[in-house]
Amino acid sequence: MSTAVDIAGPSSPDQGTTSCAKIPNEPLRRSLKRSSHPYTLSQYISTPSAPAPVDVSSLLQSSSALHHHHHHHQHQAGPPSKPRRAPCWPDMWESPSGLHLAHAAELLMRAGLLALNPSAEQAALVQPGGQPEEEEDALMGCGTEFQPFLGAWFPFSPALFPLAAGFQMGGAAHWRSAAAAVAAAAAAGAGEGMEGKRKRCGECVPCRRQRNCDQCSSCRNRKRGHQICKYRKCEELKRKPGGPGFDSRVPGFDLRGSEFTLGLAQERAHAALDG
DNA sequence: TTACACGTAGTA
DNA sequence: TACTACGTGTAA
Ligand SMILES: [Zn+2]
Ligand SMILES: [Zn+2]
Repeated sequence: MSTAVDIAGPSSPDQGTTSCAKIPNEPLRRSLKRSSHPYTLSQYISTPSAPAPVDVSSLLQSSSALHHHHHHHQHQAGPPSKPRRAPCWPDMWESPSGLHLAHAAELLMRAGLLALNPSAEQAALVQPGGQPEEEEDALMGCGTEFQPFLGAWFPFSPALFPLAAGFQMGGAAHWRSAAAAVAAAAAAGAGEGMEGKRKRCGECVPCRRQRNCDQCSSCRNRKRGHQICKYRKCEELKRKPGGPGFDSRVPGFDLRGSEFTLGLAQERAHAALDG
């Protein structure tokens, strides 16, 4: 008998889904709603999977193709501006503003593993190939980047687990990226508010993703959006300078990899040595 | 709040 | 030079 939970949420859209039982569409308790999270728990659970295997790409195609679009002019004359698209399931599994579901699950489960067996945490961090991984889009066939725990993801909702938000950050990478930006600005003789661009930390979970999901809004809109895949957007860069907690952090949980297990860190080291 | 868009810094 | 993607603005 398979005791594994069948509700397997994908860690990202590029993974297959398994089927699960439909769950009555019951509204989320108001006390749990937390701000304006657009989806109910049952939506989280029922949406990514369907009774029959569903072709994701066709699903996505139809979602944009079927909608009769009242075209809005985007202060832009010639080129056809894309009709604004309603969020679809990848967006549901990974809300850009909140703690990502898959990450939340991963972090929570790692935290559990860490408490039970510290060495398991190490194992969880090791890539199957064991390589320090090529940094940029080396299209290697590394299918799964986040291994499911006991074969299944749990549909943790950030709305239901606000505590998980405390797990996501830690460390001082933002010090580096922000400080580097300031230093660059200073070197360029810039005043306040003229900092250079920050750089991704290269250490957080999104930074360590190797491939674009090709399904999030950033991926779909890459040509004109010029944004990195949402699944790869650095956690540090998501925090705005001057935002709450930018200079502080939640102590205790630094789940990121070590400096030298990561490509960008090595790249930095080389750059530093090179001068 | 997110989706979409643009300019351009930073890099190779 | 081409390319990626940060910062920002705007619309919904
Ligand atoms: Zn993406
Ligand atoms: Zn990062």
